[in-house]
Amino acid sequence: MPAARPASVTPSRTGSNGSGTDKRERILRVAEDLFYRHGLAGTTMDMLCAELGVTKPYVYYYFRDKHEIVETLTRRASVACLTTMRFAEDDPRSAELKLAEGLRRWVEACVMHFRASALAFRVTASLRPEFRAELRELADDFYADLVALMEQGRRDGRLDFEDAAITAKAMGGVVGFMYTWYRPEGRLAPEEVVERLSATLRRMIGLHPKTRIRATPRPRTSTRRKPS
Amino acid sequence: MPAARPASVTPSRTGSNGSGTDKRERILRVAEDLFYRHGLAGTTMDMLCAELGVTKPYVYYYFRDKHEIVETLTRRASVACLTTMRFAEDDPRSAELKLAEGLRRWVEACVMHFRASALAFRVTASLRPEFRAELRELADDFYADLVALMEQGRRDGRLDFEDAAITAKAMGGVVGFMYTWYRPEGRLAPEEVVERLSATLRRMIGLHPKTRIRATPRPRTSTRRKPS
DNA sequence: GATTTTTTCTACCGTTCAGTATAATCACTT
DNA sequence: AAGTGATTATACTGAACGGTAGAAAAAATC
Repeated sequence: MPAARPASVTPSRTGSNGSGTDKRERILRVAEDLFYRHGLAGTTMDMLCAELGVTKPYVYYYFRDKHEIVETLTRRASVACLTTMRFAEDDPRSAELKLAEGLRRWVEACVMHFRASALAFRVTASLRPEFRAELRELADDFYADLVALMEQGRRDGRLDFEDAAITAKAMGGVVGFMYTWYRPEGRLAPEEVVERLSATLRRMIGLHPKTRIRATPRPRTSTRRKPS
Repeated sequence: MPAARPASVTPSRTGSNGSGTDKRERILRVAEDLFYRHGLAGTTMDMLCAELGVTKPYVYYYFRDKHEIVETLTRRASVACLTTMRFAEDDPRSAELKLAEGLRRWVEACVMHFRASALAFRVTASLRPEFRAELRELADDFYADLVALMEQGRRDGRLDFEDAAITAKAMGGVVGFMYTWYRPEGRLAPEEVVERLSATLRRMIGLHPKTRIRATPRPRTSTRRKPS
């Protein structure tokens, strides 16, 4: 009877050094990098262990299987990127302003999680159906929110674009595809990239520079995201 | 000493039925579909054989290994999509007009090859380094052509955008990401999608609808693409 | 119609790799 | 200092899967 794996809820700090959560996180960090560099199929558990300087049972103590690692990474990044268009129901700002902020948050999240984002887009075909459905729903909700804001902004006479659904998908491509060219050590600093990409997105919906908001606006309400 | 595999140059028509090239093409077609649906790692050679109704040596008679199939598919789609911004040196049209045509061709090619395009973007990490370099060069050349046209158009005072490189990558995202949402049997007919996406791209560089060109312009010169 | 060449099959191999059985060790409690 | 649970290692296993040897069958050639 092997000991129960530590639940994600504070697995009672481990013995040696660093809490169990720390070790889990370290495994995830290293795995994310390896998956990004060699692909999922190209990364064996042995490689992961070697890179970590541990043996397999160490990893399998913290994760049930390779899949759980992939899912954790993928879910985390997906949630971070695809909940950026949620606003409190009582947020009094205009659709236009919310969109400007949401777009920036979206780009920011995608830049931050570009490695896991690469993973997510590359492995879809080999994910468990239920998990794929979960991601699918997340994405669908995101696009629904995005399209709703876009259309509200257009009704307000502040935005200009043709087909909302297609334009939304096109914007999705702009940020979703970033992992193919963005490199943290590249020509532009991350903030620069965020700034320019956000500007590109705004232009795509006719939200022009003059309307540009502050980089990190202080929301009137304390809640920045819908609770659930 | 096994018989030499038929070269791609007319493998001297086979015996049974259909030329060797036909059979090769059929294998490629079926493989493309399977790879698209199940991913590269998720598609075993046995699955491919089952789907084709043949046995493994059949496939291995026409292809050295799984990799050769992947490379053939990937190269074909990449070339189709990434040579769309080439124009004859003596093409007298304005950068603006060339761009409009090039963008449309680009979107068209990507819609047509969306399955293989999905493959290409997903498997990069597991490709032979030399082949990856080959694709890389193709893409670099493409973006160089695209950026050059964009900047010429801007100098002509006909276009408007901020950072050319970033904008080009953003446009790449729009079309490159299509494989994640485009489905031939979807809401919009393929031509509709091409039309709307092209429009989106044009808008991204300030090439506005009033400037829209004919769907398939008759070029003055007969050569549509650079010879080599 | 015999011979050669091309095409396809049956049956198998060798490797890689995710995952595990089992036990040793460590840190802390009592 | 003995016990208890958490943690890490050694050394396997089992199976999937890419690929192949060698022969049979089918066409083509002479």
